[in-house]
Amino acid sequence: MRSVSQKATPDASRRSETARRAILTAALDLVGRVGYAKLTIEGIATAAGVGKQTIYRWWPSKGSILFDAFLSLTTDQQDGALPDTGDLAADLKLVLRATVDELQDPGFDLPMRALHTEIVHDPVLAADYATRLDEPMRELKRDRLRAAQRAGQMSEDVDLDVAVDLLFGPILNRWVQRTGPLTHEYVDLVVDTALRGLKP
Amino acid sequence: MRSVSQKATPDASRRSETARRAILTAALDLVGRVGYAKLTIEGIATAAGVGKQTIYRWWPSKGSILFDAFLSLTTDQQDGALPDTGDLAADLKLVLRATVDELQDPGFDLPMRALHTEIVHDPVLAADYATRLDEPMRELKRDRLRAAQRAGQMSEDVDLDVAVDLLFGPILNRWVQRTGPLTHEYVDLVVDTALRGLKP
Amino acid sequence: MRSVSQKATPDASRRSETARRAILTAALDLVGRVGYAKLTIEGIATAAGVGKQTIYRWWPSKGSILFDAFLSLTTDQQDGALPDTGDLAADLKLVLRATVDELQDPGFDLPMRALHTEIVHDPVLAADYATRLDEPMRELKRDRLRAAQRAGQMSEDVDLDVAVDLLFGPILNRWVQRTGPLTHEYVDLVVDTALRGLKP
Amino acid sequence: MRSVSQKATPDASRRSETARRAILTAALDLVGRVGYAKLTIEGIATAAGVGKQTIYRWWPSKGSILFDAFLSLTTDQQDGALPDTGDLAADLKLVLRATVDELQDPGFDLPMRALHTEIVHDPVLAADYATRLDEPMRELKRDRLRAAQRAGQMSEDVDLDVAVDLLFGPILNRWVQRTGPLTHEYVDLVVDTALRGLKP
DNA sequence: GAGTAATCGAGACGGTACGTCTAGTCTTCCA
DNA sequence: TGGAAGACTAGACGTACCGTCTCGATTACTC
Repeated sequence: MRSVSQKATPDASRRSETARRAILTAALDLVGRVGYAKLTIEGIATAAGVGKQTIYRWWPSKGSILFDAFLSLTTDQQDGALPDTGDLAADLKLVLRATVDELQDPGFDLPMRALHTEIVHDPVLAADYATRLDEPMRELKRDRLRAAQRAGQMSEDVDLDVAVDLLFGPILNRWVQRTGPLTHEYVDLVVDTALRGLKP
Repeated sequence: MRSVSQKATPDASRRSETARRAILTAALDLVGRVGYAKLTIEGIATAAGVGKQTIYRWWPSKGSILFDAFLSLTTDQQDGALPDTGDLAADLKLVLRATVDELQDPGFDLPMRALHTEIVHDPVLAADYATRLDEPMRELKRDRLRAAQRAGQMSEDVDLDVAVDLLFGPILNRWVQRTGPLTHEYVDLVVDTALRGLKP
Repeated sequence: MRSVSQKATPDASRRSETARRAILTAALDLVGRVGYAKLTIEGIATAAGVGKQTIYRWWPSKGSILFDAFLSLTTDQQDGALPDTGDLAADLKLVLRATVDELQDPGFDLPMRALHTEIVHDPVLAADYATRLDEPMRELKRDRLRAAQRAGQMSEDVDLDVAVDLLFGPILNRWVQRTGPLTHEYVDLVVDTALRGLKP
Repeated sequence: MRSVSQKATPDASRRSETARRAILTAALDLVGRVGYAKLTIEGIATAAGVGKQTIYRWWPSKGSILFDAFLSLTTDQQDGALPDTGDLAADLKLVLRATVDELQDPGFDLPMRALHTEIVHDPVLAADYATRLDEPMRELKRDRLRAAQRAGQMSEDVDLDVAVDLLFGPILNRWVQRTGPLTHEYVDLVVDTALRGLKP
């Protein structure tokens, strides 16, 4: 796996994999322990036992470190595909309940919020996020919905991206803005109501 | 209007209204001109022609300044109520189109993103935001939906908060994550699809 | 007793003697407890239970407060005249030993050093010091030496100011620069050697 | 030449000699132009084109900067030894007249007073001053007086330190306290009178 | 294998901003 | 009106990080 974006100069073949991993691990560890606001490059370097220059050589911004760190966190648990038991509502509820559980695990919540902050202000990072993290996940979701369409459980004329947004948008928004509790009940309500609009 | 949170000590009755307004104006102006990342308390103080201590005396964090600044921005344009022409879909599209237009106006987008960032990391501020900004707006939205229920245009058994989330969540989420363009067409699609699920 | 120098405006007849005394006492107390470097007008005002303005109204500088405070410290113990037992050397040793003892008493040493610092940099204060504190003392010293001249114990052609400087200068200088210990032995040596040059 | 005192941590071998010299020069320049009271570390850093941290890294206090600055000022003009023409009085007058001239040159007077102020309040600095500046000079003075003893112009039983204090103490004291003008006549009087006490 | 070129840990550098502290002024209310 | 209280503008304090830089010491390719 390669870093988000990198200067042309350094010869990547010589890159120390040890240092790279130490930096990403330290970044994740620190963002969980001291929080995003107090996460500093200097702190990451020290915690990783690495010179500051080694970080600046390979990453253009704090956000890109977080991105790579996050990437290394999620790619380990690549599911492959969403469950398909034939019961669309049940499958979606399963996935979304797992999502809110994850979002409430501090080890995932804090880095995710940190990355989120960077994305909000950095369009380049946002694009990278969209391409490398969001889009693959979104494709899996669309796949599942496409299957539902083929099974006659979902209207054919629904835009799949809108459908995904309708299902996941409310939950993510509630997570971000903390406008209410992220319970399984809420997930179920959203899925049921949204599906009523998606059914044929 | 009172500030977000304030230390017990200072005597608020002696507070300089001139300084307060200058600070909020300068904060809004600066966040729009230099961006959130380069927004500094020192910069706000200088731009407002105010001593740093005056800021630290009355606001506990940069986020709370932004909050107050944002509050002073929105309370000027209090709508009172959402439009009600009898056509729910049209009314919602009108409101949401206005929302996305606003979210794409740099003078609103940048401060909003800045405030957003603070909210993501500061639960206290998030609670304040929920109470003082989000909830009043949400109440207006619920009112319009309640009227639709009474007019038989919306199912009676729908949770109004879930309905609001279903309509606004996808849009806000796309704004935050920049996962796609915020067009009027997208708004219309979301409204139409969501309403299908909300109809009786 | 009046303050060192004062603005023309305030009507001194209305001045609160209570506040004045509280300020001078607090100044002396604080300079002894926290040291000169950390002596602040604000601190004096708080310790004296007095508004800052009351200080600024009546004293032009921190040095002038110290001066007045010091004045109130020394005028209580006005001796009147130096001892005259007929034995010039013994009398001088007595006075100078008392002086070095005083200079080594923290309650006197610290305020004295503080005042000293102000004098070094403020010619106006230096002049005031010379006139109101140094000169009266110097006059007493000259008196004693004049008596010695009359008694034939000291040469008639010696400049009395030079004589005083010769006797007190070395001791004060050693106190200021801490170039050596201020012992009674040192005092005796200085007196004996200096007197050899002053004798007829 | 090394700085007054330095933290154990920083690696002195990496110290920038350019920055060090710029800081000392700026300190001397500023103390002469704006005076000691308005001499700030921030000002020195700016004038020297140096980061504040570079100053704080190598000097523990403003006084120690002044000390080093002063040291760099005086070591350039190392005399080696006091003049010895055989005429003790004339030689001393020459030296002391030069001293008072120097003390009245603003380029020397102001930094000297500034350093003096720090010494009065900082025993550590005072010790450093005594060892590195005062003692070497004093040794030269003692040398000259020792030569005078060998030449039979000065009593053998006089403590040389007391003799030095008797000659220089009055002058320095008058400089510090401004109790009178520092003229060549005064110098001559002090030398003549003191020498009367020091002769065999 | 020796030479060489780039990365590595380390940390000093010129800067900027932090949050605190004090200066000296101004305003309000009390006695 | 003087005094207690304390908010105000201004700006220095000493600290923390930024991103750049230079320094040997590995370390991995090239010849």
